[in-house]
This record gives sequence, C-alpha cells and structure tokens, in this order.
Amino acid sequence: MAPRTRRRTEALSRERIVEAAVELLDTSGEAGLTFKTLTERLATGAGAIYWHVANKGELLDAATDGVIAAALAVGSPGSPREEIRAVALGLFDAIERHAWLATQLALQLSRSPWGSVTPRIFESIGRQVRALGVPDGHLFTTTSALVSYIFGAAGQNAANNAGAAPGGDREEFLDAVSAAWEDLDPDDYPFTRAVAAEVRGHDDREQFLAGLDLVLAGITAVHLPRAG
Amino acid sequence: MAPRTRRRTEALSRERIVEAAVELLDTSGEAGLTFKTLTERLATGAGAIYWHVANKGELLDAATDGVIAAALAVGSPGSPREEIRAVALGLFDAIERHAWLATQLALQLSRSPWGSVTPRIFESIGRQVRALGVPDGHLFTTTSALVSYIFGAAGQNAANNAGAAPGGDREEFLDAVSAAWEDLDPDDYPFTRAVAAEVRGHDDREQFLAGLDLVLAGITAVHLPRAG
DNA sequence: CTCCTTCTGGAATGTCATTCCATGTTGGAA
DNA sequence: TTCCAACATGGAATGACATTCCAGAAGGAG
Repeated sequence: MAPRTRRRTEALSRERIVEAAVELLDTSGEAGLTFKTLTERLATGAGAIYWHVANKGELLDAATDGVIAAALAVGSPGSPREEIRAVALGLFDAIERHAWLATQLALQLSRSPWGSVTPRIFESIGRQVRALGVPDGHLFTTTSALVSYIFGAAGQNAANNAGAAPGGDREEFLDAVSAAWEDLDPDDYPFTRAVAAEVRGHDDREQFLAGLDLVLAGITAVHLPRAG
Repeated sequence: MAPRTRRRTEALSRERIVEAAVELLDTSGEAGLTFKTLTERLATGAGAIYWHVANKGELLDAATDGVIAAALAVGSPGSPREEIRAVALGLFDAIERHAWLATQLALQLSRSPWGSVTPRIFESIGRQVRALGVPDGHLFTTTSALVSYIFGAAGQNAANNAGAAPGGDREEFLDAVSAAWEDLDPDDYPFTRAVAAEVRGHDDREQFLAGLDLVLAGITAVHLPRAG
C-alpha cells in the first residue's frame, strides 16, 4: 500500500541501508563504506541512518549476515558429502564475489563467534555430518573441525583474491608469490622454497575442495571405519 | 657500551615500541592501543614513534609477527605428527595468551596473506608434512589444508576466550552459549539445538587437537594408505 | 485542525591516525 | 675544539571518521 502523498525519495529502511552498504563494500572495498559515502548514496543525513541502525558494526554484521544467508540458501539434493561440498563452495564463492567478506567473517568470528553467522553455517554442515553417520558424542567436535577448516581456507583464499584483483591478472599474482617464496632464505625456509613451484598455476577452488576431501576422509577413517 | 652522555630516558627504538604495543594490547585489548596511550607509555610524542614505524598497521604487524615467531620457537624432538601437534598447540596457546592475536591474525591473513607470518607457519608445518611421507606433488595442497584448519580453529577459539574473559568464568560462558543454542528455532536449527548439550563443559584444547587428528587421519588415509 | 509518534537532515563533537616542523643530539670531519 | 649534517624527538595542527544532538517534517488518529 503506497503512501498517498509521495515522498521526495523512497523511504529509508534498514533493508535499503544494508543493501546500499553491500554495494559500497563491493565496489569500493571496506574503506569505501563510511557514513559520508552512505549518506551521499542514500541522499540523506547521518541521523536518519542511525535511526534504523545502531552503529557501523551492526551495519557490517547485517551486511555480512545477509550475504552469507543468501550464499547458504542453495538447496541441493544429494549425498551428505555432496551437500557439504555445496555449502562449502557456496561460502567460497560468496567470498570470491564479495572480497570484504573474508575480513568481515574473520572479525565476526573472532569477536562474537556465536552471532548469527556461525550458527547458520554450523547448522548446515552439522546436519550433513549427522547424516554421514557420525555417532552422537562426536557431532559437535566433528562439525567444529569441518567448519574450522572451511573458515580457515575461505579466509586464506580471500587474501589471494584481494592480492590478485588490484594489479594484473591472477597469473601474475601467483608468479609474484612463487618468486617471493623462491627468494626466501634457504636456511630458514627450505620447505617453502621447495614448494614454491606448486603455487604457480594452482587452482584455489580445486585446492579448497581437495582439503575438504582430506578432512572428510579423516572423518570417515576415524568415525566410520566400515562404511565409506 | 653505554653512551657517555646519559639520555633523559632510554632511547626509543622499534623494539621498544613494539614491546610497549604488545603490552598495551595484552592489558587493554585492541582498543587500548592508540598513539595517545603509546606516547604516554613511552613518554614521547607521536612524531618520534613515526620515525621508527611507518604507521599503525605496520606496528600491529610487527607485534603479531613477534608474538607468533616466539610461539613457533618451540623446538621439540619427536615424530612429525608430534611436531605438528606442538606447532599447532604453540599457536593455540599464543592466541589464548594474547586475545588480540586472533583478530590480528585473521586480518593479516585476509589482507596480506603472504606477509611474514604465513610463511613462518607454513614452513613449520610443511617440513613435518614432508617428513610424514606425503608425496611431492601434494605437499602444497596438504600443508595448506592443515594450516587452514589450524587458523580456522585457532581463530574460532580466540572468540571463545574473548567472550569468556570479560564476565564470569568459562563455565558461565559455555552455559550461556549452550542455553542460547537451545533457545533457537526448532524448525531452523534442529542440529544446533541437538548438540547444544555437548558445548557445555567441552575443552577447547582437546577439541582443537581432536580436529587436528581428524585432518591428520585424512592425510594418512588419502596419501599414506599403507604406512601409519 | 492539532497533537503525538515516527523519521529525517545536518550541524556539532570528540577521538584517532597521520603530517609538519622547530628543535635537540650525536658523531665525525676539519 | 668547532661545526655540520644526518639522525631523532616532541608536540601542535590537520583531516577523516563515527557518533550524538536537535530542530523540525510527515503522517495518522481524534
């Protein structure tokens, strides 16, 4: 039901604010979101925004939560293993699409871990872990391990994107990292130097999934010795 | 050799600045470190600090790097598996001792992943992965997976500490989390609700190691089918 | 029309990081 | 010993922010 008298601009609302915040974050990075840019974008004043949102932190949380919720809303019918991969990839891709997510997720995890984001992901993964057949007493620990891996890997990945995006393409970036590793002190970093070549041309997505499979293999080996 | 003419106070130096920064961070948290508190602590002016340190980010990086380096400097003689556990626990404990580390590590990883911290950890873990017998083509991927898990878990853990420290003791905090989970919507969060009880009284350290063993079991299963 | 709640815009405030600059300090060259 | 240039220092000025305050529209109920 539209108001009888038209407003100059569309009415402000929490949704519109969060939406604008996400757009600013996507286009200009974390530094691009300030109350100044936000008021300009929304053609309003700071006070108006504060009427709908408590503070910047809450705004960031809401943006993060919204994007994550959308990423997890991928209903895929399949085996538990496939669903876990789907959830993990959903997160992975979301971070790739919204570079700021990595930092934000990390911050949110290391500040208020039991906010709305963690339970969401925990639930998605946990259901599948149970479906996998992991016994009751180990559900919490097993799911936590899986979620830890996913966050750790996703976070590390976001870093790659951040580094690659600015300058040239991905190839260049990986070459630079590889070269930097090869230049490390041979006495202090023999291993890192040795694997420097493997960095070049690796696919983040594949590597992420390979690691996930590793953890899943561990779960199978430890908790499901007979089934597969 | 002391200078002939005594200074009013001990000479400023990058080390002394970083040291003071770590102390401020440890005692007053991330918000406690400002150039104001730092200049007061060191009885100097902002300009003097900027002579030794480019900016606050570099200061944070140096603080993080220093603490991590110390944490990794635990030479333990043992099997690769034991050494990996030692390294992981070293990080885990460092984060427990310095609550700000979690956020800082997360930020550093998601911003400049190939700074000095990552290679350090990567190297420590990687050597042991190789010693474990993982074949050459898989060293990079396998080590990355392990490191991802460690970071993810350590980060999540730091959150727990942050939550527990302020108010009452750990028991209370876990009870609160457990209760919050039990209050979630039964339709949206059946799994999380179901494992809420497992949260109460669990030991972070044990859980961290259990997850690590899970990943190690996966590595063994996938890459070392015959050996143990 | 009028009162009250809900919202709005923008000015004012306070906290930071960072920059600038006038001034010490030092160690070596002359 | 004297003097200079590079090295260091402290603190005042600046500018970017988040956040708070407040004067007042807008819109509906009576």
